[in-house]
Amino acid sequence: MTRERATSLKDVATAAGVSVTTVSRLLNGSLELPVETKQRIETAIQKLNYEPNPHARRLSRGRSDTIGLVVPDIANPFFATLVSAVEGEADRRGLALSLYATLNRTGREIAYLRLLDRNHVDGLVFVTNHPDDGELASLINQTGKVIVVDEDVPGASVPKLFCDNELGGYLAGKHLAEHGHRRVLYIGGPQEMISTRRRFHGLQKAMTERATGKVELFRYEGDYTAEFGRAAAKRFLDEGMPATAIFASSDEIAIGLIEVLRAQGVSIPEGVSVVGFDDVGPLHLFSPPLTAIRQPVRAIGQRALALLLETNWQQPEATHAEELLPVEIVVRSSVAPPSKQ
Amino acid sequence: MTRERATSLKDVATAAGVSVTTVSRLLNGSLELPVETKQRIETAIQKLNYEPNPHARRLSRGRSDTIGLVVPDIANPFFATLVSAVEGEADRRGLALSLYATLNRTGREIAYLRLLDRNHVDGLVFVTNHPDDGELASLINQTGKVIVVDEDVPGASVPKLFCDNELGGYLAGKHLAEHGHRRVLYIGGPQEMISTRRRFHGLQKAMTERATGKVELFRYEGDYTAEFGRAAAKRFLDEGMPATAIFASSDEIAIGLIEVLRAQGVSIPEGVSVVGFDDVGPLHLFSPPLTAIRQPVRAIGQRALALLLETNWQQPEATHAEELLPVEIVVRSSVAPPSKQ
DNA sequence: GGGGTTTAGTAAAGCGCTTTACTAGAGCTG
DNA sequence: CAGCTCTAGTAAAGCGCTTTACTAAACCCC
Repeated sequence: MTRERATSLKDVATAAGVSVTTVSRLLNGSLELPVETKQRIETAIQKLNYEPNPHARRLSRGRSDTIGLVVPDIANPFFATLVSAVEGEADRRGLALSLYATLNRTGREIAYLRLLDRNHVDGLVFVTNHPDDGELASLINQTGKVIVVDEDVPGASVPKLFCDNELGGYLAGKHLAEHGHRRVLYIGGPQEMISTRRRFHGLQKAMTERATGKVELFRYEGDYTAEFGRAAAKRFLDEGMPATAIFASSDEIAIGLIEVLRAQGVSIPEGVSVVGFDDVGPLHLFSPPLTAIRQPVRAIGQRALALLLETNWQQPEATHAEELLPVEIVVRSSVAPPSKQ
Repeated sequence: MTRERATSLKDVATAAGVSVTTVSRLLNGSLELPVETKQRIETAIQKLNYEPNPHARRLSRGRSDTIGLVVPDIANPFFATLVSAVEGEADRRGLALSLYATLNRTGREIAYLRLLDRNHVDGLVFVTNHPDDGELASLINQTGKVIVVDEDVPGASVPKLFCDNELGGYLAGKHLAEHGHRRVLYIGGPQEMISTRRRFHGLQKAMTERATGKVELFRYEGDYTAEFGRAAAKRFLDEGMPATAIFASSDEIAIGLIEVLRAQGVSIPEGVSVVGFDDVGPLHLFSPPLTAIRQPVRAIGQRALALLLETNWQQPEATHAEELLPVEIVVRSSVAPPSKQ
């Protein structure tokens, strides 16, 4: 329990009767040694239970072998799964992970971006989910070694990785159109956000292409939260349920929405059909099991790390790519043909 | 984008025409300076956009201002919420958080514990959820500065923080007894684990005290996973549904259980009543909304960090206490009186 | 047996900061 | 004006490691 001074390279060197350099170079593989000496050193390491001091090593090497992950909120299952995937991939590659939650406060995002400057971390996987006034983008550009994930930061010239939001919207729209819906409510995130715009665009495209009769699309936009889902549901009811189907663009929105609809006695899918987005929670156990667009969350996390490590940061054009990962629709029981009325 | 050498203390010192010591001491508040000099230094810092190099600082100070959090699986909503709470509390206190997922591999847990040795982190919040053969406990004891959370590591002489598992079991049992159940199945985690034993004990106590008629308790024990929940459900059905109520000791178990029961056409609560444990997922939207024991997950995370920082680590180990945080029962619609049959 | 090559290492600088111990000079006091 | 105190700093060691450049000794070859 008492923490005596930890054993250092020097202790090992002394114990093995060699110089610090020798041990260090052996450990780093930049020195061949006769087995006998090697063994002596290794024995000393064992006996003294030596482990290199990471701070000294980082200072000396000028890198931290740590990557940073900035997310809006870790408790949100979508981000939690993303964190899990990034952590797993980082560990697999021998990197540590520093985790930062912004809770959508701009000050935080900026502070965390600055970490990179001081090689606190070697790179950053950055997830935001609110609009940027340009400050973030310019900071990202002058910082480098950032991958923007899940939601765009317009103007940032770094690699970006999103799910195929438009495809998601399209799949939802297609599914609804095929069930005969033509009046659909879209409940999206903040309207400046590219994710919500693309999802709506996909929905619109599918409905236009596939629905029979005059297509009517309604659009409520707020946050990707259960709270906004509840508010949207109330508004929908207040407005006399103008649509026969709802496309909720996050699990949280869907949760809030369903809470209120259920409380108000609107049954799903008889009263109104619902399609969700994300599909990371246990939507299959909901009442009814919820049809949703599934994001490849783990794949996004893994790919983000790969991008961070494999991008050639010297090469300007390499840093402008936007990569989309496909989504799929998971059909359950929350969509039915609109009731005649 | 190009990363020129970051500005160091020396650059600031030169720019301000003072020595490195002066700047350092000013920054650390161990030196009073005339406003004029102070301003000169501060201007230089601004202009050069200086930020201290964390690795140098840590090396020099001998501490990292970082705490480590080891959890079995980040994607699990329970742990995700815990991570979120610990991160928030760490940030509030100006500490960084390093996150490690063990995925229940013993080697990993041990490797992460060793991080502490090298003052990689200043302290560790440690969550495991599988039995220990004593190796972990002894490593924890020789490491110090560890808080064991959520699940016990028997033999570890460090502060421990759990939810009141026995109370949880008791509340579940009481609720079931009050609805007239006397034959109850307990689906728990690994039987060596203290959490599952205490929950069962609480259940038993409540049933014995409160149920009318002969109490029959069944006990399946496996992992806290949806998979085990499914297996347990199958076994329950295979054995001809010997109980009228089930107490599932994690959200995941409950999810797996409900999946199978529902697929087999057993309705809840008519066919069988169910009480869950944890209540971090959207159980209120399940079909039916699930009655569950709620863990104070965020409070656990916050308290864990407080314990880590406020414990007097000099004091003899034996005095480290075990602390319990209360749980509550959230009554929804998955419990009904047993059907006459 | 002189020169080259290989083997088996090592010395020392440097990473960027903190911290302890110290000092030059100004101002004050009796 | 000698001696003291106070102000405004500074020099230098040290944290523990990496890395570059170097060397002493042994070996080999003609």
